[in-house]
Amino acid sequence: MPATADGFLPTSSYVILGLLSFGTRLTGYELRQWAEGSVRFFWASPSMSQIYRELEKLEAAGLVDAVDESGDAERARTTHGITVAGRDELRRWVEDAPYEPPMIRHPAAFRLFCAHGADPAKVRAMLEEHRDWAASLLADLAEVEADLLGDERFEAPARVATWGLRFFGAERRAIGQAIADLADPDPPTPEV
Amino acid sequence: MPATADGFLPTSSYVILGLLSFGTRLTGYELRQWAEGSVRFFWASPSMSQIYRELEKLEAAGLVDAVDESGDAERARTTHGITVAGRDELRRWVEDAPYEPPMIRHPAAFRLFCAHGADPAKVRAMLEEHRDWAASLLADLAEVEADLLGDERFEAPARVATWGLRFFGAERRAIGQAIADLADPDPPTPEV
DNA sequence: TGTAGCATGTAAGCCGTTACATGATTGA
DNA sequence: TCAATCATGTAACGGCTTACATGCTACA
Repeated sequence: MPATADGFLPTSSYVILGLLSFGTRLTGYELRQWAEGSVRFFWASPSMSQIYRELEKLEAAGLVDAVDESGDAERARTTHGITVAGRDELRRWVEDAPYEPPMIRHPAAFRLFCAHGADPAKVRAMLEEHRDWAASLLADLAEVEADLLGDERFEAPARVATWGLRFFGAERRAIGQAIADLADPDPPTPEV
Repeated sequence: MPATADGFLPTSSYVILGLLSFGTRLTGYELRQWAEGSVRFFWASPSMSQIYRELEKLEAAGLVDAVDESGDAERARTTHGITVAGRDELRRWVEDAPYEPPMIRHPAAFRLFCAHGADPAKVRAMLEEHRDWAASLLADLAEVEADLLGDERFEAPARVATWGLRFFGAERRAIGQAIADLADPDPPTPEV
């Protein structure tokens, strides 16, 4: 059953299990939406086709169950829930998986890294676009946090949202400073 | 030549071109080391085999050249440099590539997200391991920044290092607060 | 003498994406 | 009636990793 060498499933599997662990039965489509509204802030939310394949695999392993809820309607609708074995596997991962550092792919930072010789105006525009992205993400995340706070069921996700707000808040501030530093000639602002 | 739909190469190609753009001729092995010492802070530094395949591809496209510097020695040694076409392609990417947001894979945050029902002591230990990782990364990055500052050739990378120090500094602080919040019962600290 | 580092590759395979394909339902 | 959304998949492919394989060189 375990796919990877360390005896745990690929993390994408735990993304599905994690979302289902809050108790609501979900279709593949809904899983995608839930992922977009939460997981995407600290994990790439998987594509639809990825989700369906993951669900099949997890069901075959007995970690997830599937129920056809199409009813009379023509429209197909299969909801998925987490099984006891699924909960056990998720908890095992949360508690005992070997630590893995975050992996960041930051095109904007890397483009700045290569910016010598490039048109400063274009570099600046790129950074501004990134700052806007960060601002919009922060707004989304603040909304998510507001929804989570207060509901005891969502205590853990709320902690992550709070963490994310600090994290991305710092990113927005840092990128603002980087843009300012670009404008001023030499002196990179001190204060770390 | 362009591999992806938007007319640009995959970002890994620009990682190689970016490192070579500072002017030093490098072997595949050395490219790996340079990547570990700089790019890895904001991009997954590619594996050796990836680097060699990338170099082959870039050479075939005329963006990189290769010179056998084995000399008399038995030991194979091929250095690579960036061509004029390579510089043009890199600058084109820095200036005109469509904006892409950062992609973060943050296992620690995601495990906290799923932490309801898990042993709090184990969750805490996991977060502490993450905090230590962040601290050690910060130390490495501070060293890198110190090396870069002062050399005009490395102005752009120095800006990124400064940015990274702010960014990861915030991460370390945020994780410290998350750990503290776990200890205190309910009240998630305010101040965003 | 032997271990760590230098140096280069091949093969297999997973993970995940995009593109393609299909059709029902809801609301403007 | 038309578009957006709901809902589910298949096929092909690209990118990147791990594991495997090889051998030299410097140093302790």
